[in-house]
Amino acid sequence: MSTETQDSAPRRRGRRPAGEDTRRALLEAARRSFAEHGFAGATVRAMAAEAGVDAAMVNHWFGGKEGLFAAAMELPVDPKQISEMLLTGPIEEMGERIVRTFLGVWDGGGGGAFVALMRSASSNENAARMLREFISTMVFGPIAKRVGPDHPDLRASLCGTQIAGLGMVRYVIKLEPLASADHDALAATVGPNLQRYLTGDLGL
Amino acid sequence: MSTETQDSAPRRRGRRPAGEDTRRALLEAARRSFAEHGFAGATVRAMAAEAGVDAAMVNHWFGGKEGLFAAAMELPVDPKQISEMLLTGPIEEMGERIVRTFLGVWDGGGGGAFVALMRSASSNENAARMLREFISTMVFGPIAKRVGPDHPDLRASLCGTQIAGLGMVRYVIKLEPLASADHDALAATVGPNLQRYLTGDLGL
DNA sequence: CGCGTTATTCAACACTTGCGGAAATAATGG
DNA sequence: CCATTATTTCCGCAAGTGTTGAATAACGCG
Repeated sequence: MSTETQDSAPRRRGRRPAGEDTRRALLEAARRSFAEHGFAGATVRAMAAEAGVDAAMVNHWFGGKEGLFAAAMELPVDPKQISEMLLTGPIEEMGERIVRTFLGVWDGGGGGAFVALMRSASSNENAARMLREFISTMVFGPIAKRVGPDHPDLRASLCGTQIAGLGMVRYVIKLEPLASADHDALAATVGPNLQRYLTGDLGL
Repeated sequence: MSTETQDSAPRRRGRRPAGEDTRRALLEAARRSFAEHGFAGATVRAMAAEAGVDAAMVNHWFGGKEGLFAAAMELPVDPKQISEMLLTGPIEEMGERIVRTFLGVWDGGGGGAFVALMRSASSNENAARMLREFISTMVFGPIAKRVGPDHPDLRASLCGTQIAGLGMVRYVIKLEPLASADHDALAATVGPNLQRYLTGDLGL
C-alpha cells in the first residue's frame, strides 16, 4: 500500500540488491494480516504482496505458513521481563503498575499483537493452551504467589479477566471512551479493581 | 472425519421425506463450526456434511456463506430481555446481578455463542462494530445512564472490560480455577469490582 | 576476476473453496 | 391419479489456496 515503487515492468528475477530486509517485511505484513484475518483467513500470497515480495519467500524463510505464524506471534517483549517489571515496587501500587505495563506493551505495537493472540486463542485450542500456560506460569503465577495469602490461583485468574477484558474492549471491540482513554485514567480506574483481586478481600 | 457411519449407498436424490428440518440442522452445524473455526476457517461443505445435507442447501436457504453466518450469529437471547433483567432490583446489588445474569446466559448453552462472538469480533471489523453497538446501546448504555452520575460512558466501558474478560478467561482461555468456579464464588469476587465501576469512586 | 552460495522470482502443481445449473425426487393440490 | 411446485442431490466450473522446483541474479570469498 505505502511504498509503490513498482515500475510497471515485471520485477526482475534472482537476488535483489542488498539492503532490503525481506524477512522483516514479511514478519510485519504477517502480524498485520494475521491480526486482521486470523490464521485461516490470512493468505500467504496477500501477506507476501503486502511485503512486496514473492509468496515463495514464506516457505524459504519460515518453512511455510505455520512457521510464519509462529514467528509472527512471538510476544513483543520477553515474558520474563514483564514479570520482573511487574514485581518491582511496593505491593499496594501493583494494580496500577500492571495496568500501565500492559498498556505500554500493547499500545506500543498498536494492539495488533493482542488482537492476534486473542484471535488465535479463540480459534485454535492449541493457541488457547499456550496462552493459558503462558499467563499462569509466566505472568500471574509469580505475582499471585507473592501477594495472595488465601486463594492465589483464583486471584491470578481474576486478574486475568480484568486484563484480558481491558485488551478486548480497547483493541478488539474498541468501545469508547475507553478505547481512546489515556494510561493515567485507566490506571486510576481499573488499577484499584486489579488491586482488590491481588490483595483485597475476595468475600469468600 | 469423526462419524464414518455413512452407509456406502449414495444418498438418494430429490426432496427428502417430510419431518427433517434441513434449515435448523444447517444452523446448528454452522454455529458449532463457526465457533470452532471462525468465518474463514469454517467451510460450507464441512458444515453441510455435519448437518447431513448437501452443500448447495446453504445457497438455497441462506443465499451463501455470509447469510448462513449472519443467521447463525444471532444472539441466543433477546437483548432487551437481558437489559430489563439487569435493571430490576436495588442498585447496590447490581454488580452481582450482572455477573449472575451473564453467567446464566452463557453457561446455559451460550458459552459457544460467546466464543463465536469474540472470535468473529476479532477477525471481522464488521462483527466488531455490531458487537460494539450492541453492547453500548442495548446493555450498558441504559445501565450506566441509570447509575453513573459522573462518567456514564466510561463506566459502561469499564463494565464491558470486566464482563468481556470474564467470558474470555472462562470460555476461551479456560484459566483455572476460574473456568470451573461456580456462580456464587464469581458473583462474590467480581461482583464488587463491577459495582465499583457502576457506582463507586473512579478516582478521576 | 571466477565461482560457489544465497536470495529471489516465476510457473506450475494438486487441492479446496463457493457457487450455479440441471436433473431427480417428494410433497401438494386438483 | 396426474400436473405442479418446492426441495434436494449431483456435477462441474472458475477462482483462489499453500507449496514446490527450476531459473536467474546478486553477493562474498578466494
